Amino acid sequence: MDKFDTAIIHCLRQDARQSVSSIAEQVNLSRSAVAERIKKLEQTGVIRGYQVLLSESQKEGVSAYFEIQHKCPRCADVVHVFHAIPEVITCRGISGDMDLLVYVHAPSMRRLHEIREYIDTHTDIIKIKTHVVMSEWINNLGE
Amino acid sequence: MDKFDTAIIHCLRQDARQSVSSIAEQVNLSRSAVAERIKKLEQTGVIRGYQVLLSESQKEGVSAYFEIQHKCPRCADVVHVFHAIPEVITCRGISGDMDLLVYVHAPSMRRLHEIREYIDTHTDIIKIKTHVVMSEWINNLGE
DNA sequence: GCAAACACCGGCAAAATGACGGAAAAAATG
DNA sequence: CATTTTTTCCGTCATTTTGCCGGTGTTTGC
Repeated sequence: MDKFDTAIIHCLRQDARQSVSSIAEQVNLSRSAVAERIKKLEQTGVIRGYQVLLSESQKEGVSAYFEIQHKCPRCADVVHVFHAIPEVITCRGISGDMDLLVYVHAPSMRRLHEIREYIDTHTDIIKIKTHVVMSEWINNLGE
Repeated sequence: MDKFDTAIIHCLRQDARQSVSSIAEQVNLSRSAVAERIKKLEQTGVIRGYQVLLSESQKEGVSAYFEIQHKCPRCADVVHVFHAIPEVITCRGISGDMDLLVYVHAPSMRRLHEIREYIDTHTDIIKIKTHVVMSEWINNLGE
């Protein structure tokens, strides 16, 4: 992973479908050298694949972030709530006003609302802020 | 968005870097027809772009969320800033006060701070809120 | 010093692409 | 219903890109 690999990955992050030749021009290497490097990056697992980025409206379902504030002495005491929701993808404790940031992907807005209400029933939870995801610009995880 | 478009997108989701010819074979259309359809899907915004999927380079480090507010008429105009940062893992447009929620994983707090300052240099960006991840409770993705 | 391994380059044939005109199908018009 | 218009598709040609190869220079280890 030297500066050339970094540059190549930078190019692919701009547009993963551009030609190897075009990348070679941008990074000032021969086409075959770039092709070799990309193949190696794929084989060693640095590059896990290539994704098409769709507008959020085309995806089935709705994603959202919940910011959660609770009154439990420890986060651990409230996390079981989110374990019980299969749509929860990530749940992390964060610095700032709120305590937790929970990312969910629900099949429908109706279900999303249901999840929100379910969370709300828990007395330990003081405050919820919902942020519906309206567009996805970068996703290096493949969700 | 008929069944052909769906099939094409399905192919691209498998591997966004495969050739148009290969997709044409899989969906039983001529190469030029598929190329036209893809171009149209790009122009109408159904396909927003193509991304390379990277493996988490190192488990060590610091993660954080940046809430971003900007003054660009369209989010797309400001997203290139985050494409330029290899540590960015997700970047999504959200409802609420802020416009974007960016998740990053940096090798060190020093580097995280560097990223924050880099983002701050961009005049289009009005406001940044940083939330350092202090604990991870649920992660259904294997980042 | 001398192989071996590595990364790079350039060249060639094969494959993929972009651009075009024209046929067929679908939609809109009278 | 007939006809125009639009859309979608196909095949072809010139160009670009790709995969594959041998050859060269540089680093690595014995």
